[in-house]
Amino acid sequence: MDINEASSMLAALAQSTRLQAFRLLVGHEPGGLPAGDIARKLGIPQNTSSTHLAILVNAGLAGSTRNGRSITYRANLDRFRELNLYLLKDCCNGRAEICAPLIAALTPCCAATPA
Amino acid sequence: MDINEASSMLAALAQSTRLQAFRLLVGHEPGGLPAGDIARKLGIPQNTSSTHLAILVNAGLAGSTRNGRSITYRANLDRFRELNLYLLKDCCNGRAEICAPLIAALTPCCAATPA
DNA sequence: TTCATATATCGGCTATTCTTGATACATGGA
DNA sequence: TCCATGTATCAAGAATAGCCGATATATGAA
Repeated sequence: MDINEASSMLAALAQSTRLQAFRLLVGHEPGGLPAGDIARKLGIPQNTSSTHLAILVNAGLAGSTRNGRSITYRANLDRFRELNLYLLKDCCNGRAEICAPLIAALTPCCAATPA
Repeated sequence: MDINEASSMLAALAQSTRLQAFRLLVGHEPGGLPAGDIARKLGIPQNTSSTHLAILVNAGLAGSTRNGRSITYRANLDRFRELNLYLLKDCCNGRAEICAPLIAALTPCCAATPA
């Protein structure tokens, strides 16, 4: 993950319709959603939705597989996690006091396996 | 933090020069950096840098205080943490298995106070 | 093959963003 | 007050992004 990949992913998410689309996909993991359903749920024209989805895919934030006539989109959570790590790595390097509160805020809802 | 604030923050970071500037600021917490130093370190004209910094400030990702003739910029880490929480909240809601690996990857470098 | 359905791509338009030279504003020193 | 320094704003051109009607492509059914 270099700065250009990160920029591309951030740009893909830096548009409210696409961010909504991504959140929608995350919420439908691991099953995914057909392109048509996404456009309908977002209330936007089919081709606009298709363009946005292509941008998410191009940034590596989503993937698609054909299912008969429809094409199912899924969020790429690993890639999303990499982006978050990239963003957070900076403040962690030698300055744990900065990121610790984030982990603290995240832990209750994620409840990683208790030691 | 609503979707429009998040979009604005993501858009602010979705440009490699600004992302570099923000990383630079994060790396100089808590002291901050004068505007001139930022432009020099990034190797860009002073006015370009000023515009980018204004965008970071407008998105809430940075703040500035005057120090004599120069103006010192600082990263707003609380705000940055809120953005990350917003992005990660979705995958945590009822699906800890998605975010747990992120916490696991983050913990070693952040080393929150051990229980 | 023909038709219907699901999605992608094209074309052109508008709006926004990025960049930078020129210039204005603010501060400190003499 | 006058000048030097540090930073912000203006203006304008180039590039990019977003939108959507029209159309193309791909699949499945008859």
